[in-house]
Amino acid sequence: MLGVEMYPSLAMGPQRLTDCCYRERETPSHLPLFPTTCEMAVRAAPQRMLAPPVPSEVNGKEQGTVVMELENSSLWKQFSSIGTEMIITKTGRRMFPQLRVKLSGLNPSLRYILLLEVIPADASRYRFQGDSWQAVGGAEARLPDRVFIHPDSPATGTHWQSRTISFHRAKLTNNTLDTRGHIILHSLHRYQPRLHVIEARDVLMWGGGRHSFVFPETQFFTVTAYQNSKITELKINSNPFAKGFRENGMNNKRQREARLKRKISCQTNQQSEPLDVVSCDPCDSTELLPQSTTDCQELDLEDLPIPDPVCGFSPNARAFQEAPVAGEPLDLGQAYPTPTIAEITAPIESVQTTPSADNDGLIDNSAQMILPSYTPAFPATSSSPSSFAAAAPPQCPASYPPGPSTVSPYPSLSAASSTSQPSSASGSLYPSVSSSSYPSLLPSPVPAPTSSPSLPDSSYHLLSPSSSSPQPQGPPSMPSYPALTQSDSPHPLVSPPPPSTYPSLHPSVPTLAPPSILSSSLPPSNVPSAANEISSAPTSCSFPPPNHGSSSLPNPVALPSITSQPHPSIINSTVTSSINTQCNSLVLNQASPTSAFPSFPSSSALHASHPILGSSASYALASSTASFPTLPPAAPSHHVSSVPNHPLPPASYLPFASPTPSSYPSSEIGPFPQFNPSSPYLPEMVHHPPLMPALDPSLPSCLPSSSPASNSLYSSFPSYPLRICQDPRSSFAIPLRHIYGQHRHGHTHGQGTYLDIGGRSLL
DNA sequence: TCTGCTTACACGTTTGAACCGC
DNA sequence: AGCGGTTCAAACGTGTAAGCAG
Repeated sequence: MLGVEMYPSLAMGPQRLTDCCYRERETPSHLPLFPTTCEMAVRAAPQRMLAPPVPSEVNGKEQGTVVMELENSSLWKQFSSIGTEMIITKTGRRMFPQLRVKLSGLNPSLRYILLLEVIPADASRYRFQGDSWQAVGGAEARLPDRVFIHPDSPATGTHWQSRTISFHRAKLTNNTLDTRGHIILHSLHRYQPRLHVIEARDVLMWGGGRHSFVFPETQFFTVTAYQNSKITELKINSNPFAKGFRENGMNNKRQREARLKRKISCQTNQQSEPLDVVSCDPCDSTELLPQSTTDCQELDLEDLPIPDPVCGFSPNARAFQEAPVAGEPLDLGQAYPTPTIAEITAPIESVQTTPSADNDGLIDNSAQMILPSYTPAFPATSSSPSSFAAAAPPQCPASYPPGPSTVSPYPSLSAASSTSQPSSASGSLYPSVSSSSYPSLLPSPVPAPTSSPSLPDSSYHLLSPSSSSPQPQGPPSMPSYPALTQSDSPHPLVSPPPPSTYPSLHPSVPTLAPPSILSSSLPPSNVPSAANEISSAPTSCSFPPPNHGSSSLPNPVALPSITSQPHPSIINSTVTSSINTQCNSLVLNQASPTSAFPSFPSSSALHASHPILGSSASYALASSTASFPTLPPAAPSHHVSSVPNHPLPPASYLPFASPTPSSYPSSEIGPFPQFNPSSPYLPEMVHHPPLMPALDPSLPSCLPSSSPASNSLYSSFPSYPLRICQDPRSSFAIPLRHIYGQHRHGHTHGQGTYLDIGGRSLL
């Protein structure tokens, strides 16, 4: 049995408290507080509703892997290099940059539902101090999980693959009582958007294969007011809606000051100095500052397909993927000056405070955008679409280019792309990988904390539940995550590294991890009877059993537990969906530690009923474990050369089974590896620069006491299983209502590839 | 006093209705 | 009547700053 004693991380419970309470309010009174309705539904649903006929299986041939490409990844990376901040307001604020992706590898005839989920990146609360984000304490109670469903959902694979998919209409709010369906987040917390592609034969027939994608560069801090002026400038220069605040806009600082002066002068009947007024005249500023200088294209980003294309607001702008022309270097180098080792390791803070950055000619807008700190991780490769090897066996050494010659920020992927992955539009390509084909690379313990983890930023594989056999074709995916290690801690949220490992919380610390690979495991056919009993009531539905009643995936129960494995190898997530015919509400629940809730029933009860705390079998149903291949202990943190050669791990390392008891047993999205600035940067070592500051080592560890610090070389990225449930209460019906409703805001963008997302307002 | 949040504000963009001509 | 293009205004999105609360 698990308990707080065994897993201190459960102390993070407060995060779940709200969630649970919220669910409690949302669930029928007759239902036990815990597990939630969704959880129970999830457990009960699998056999009947979630039989996911894998496309590949259906077609009798290898379907290939689902690949998601973040189109505006370059823009995201720019923000990430500074420390992306997202404004959240009571009424809801859109995200900028927006999530724009392209999908490939889908079965053209199958229908899919696309979901956007925002999950906590860690269990800390942050504060912006000294030009950097510092963890100042524990995260607040977790808020109700909500997802943004793309209005086109469900749509066929052909539909999704024929256009750019934008989630720009998704709104973030800090209003915990929000009734508009916006994604509720805490201010001053760090979050990670996660996208899900779920097979759905019908709006009500969810299930089947699920693919989850995480783009580390999309991590962001939530704020109610921008903390970092660099972010403000970057947003102003990138967001069309903020044009008014640009140098040549009417709402820029000088104009505002001028207006203020005039106002004051009028109020006081005093004449303002003519020169001041004149100098503040809009015309003056506009003339002095050529329009071009205010455009992102002119701000050292001219070669980047931003801002307009990225923003997707400009009707005249080319689709992002169209922007880069073959042979035409995207020249990210401008945005990301060729980094030197020092630059890479240098804390962003220094960069930000560097006179060159602040006072140079860069200045005018664009200067702020040039952030070398991030460059290393994303070399000019952006120019060439960074394609990530499609699900491929992790054994191809070729995918792990050793030489510095590798231009792609994702070396391994580069190789992969050349071989099996057609180059796609610029952007990060994250192919999905069958979970089975993505076994843990190294059972061995994680390297010493002192060794800086080299993140193989190469290919980002998404583990697909659909395929149980290794992908025959494609570059090896394993090498791409040599240094990535998943904390064995059951609590993915926080695995504070030793101080030596995480000397600084600086955003500049290279910690960028490749998009987490998520493997979703199909619900096991043999669900524990107890679980079924518990969940039977709320999840009863009239849905016909799936074509494939049982998943092809190994039975979770039969699979060996990876609990003891310090190196989670794969992000394994199980998607379960249950449908309540009574309402169309869709609730995305995340596994929550029950022990954290003081009001919870006795721990024993929780353990008995909760998949996480309960039996491994039940856990396997709804939990997903994220894992990245761990770096061999002996291997230098920055050296991953040996990793690529790792043979496929034995089947025993398959992530599916791991009923690892944990507060966040479920899917652990790959940890964001921490980069040790002190470690030498080797050219062959491809790092994802730190998108966000590393966790504060000084903070109390949430890791289970049993977990040695050495195992948590990298701060693990919290991931939760995507649980799509239907809540009996209407208040949570927004998502499905949205689905049923039509795209009120749908429109065809000029490019034709722009998908408009209907609002989630109540219909 | 400090920090963080809310709100009003001004500006620019988006959107769709209205209008016009063919 | 139908279609396509243009115009215009309301709605919406944005960052800022003042004010408020803890």
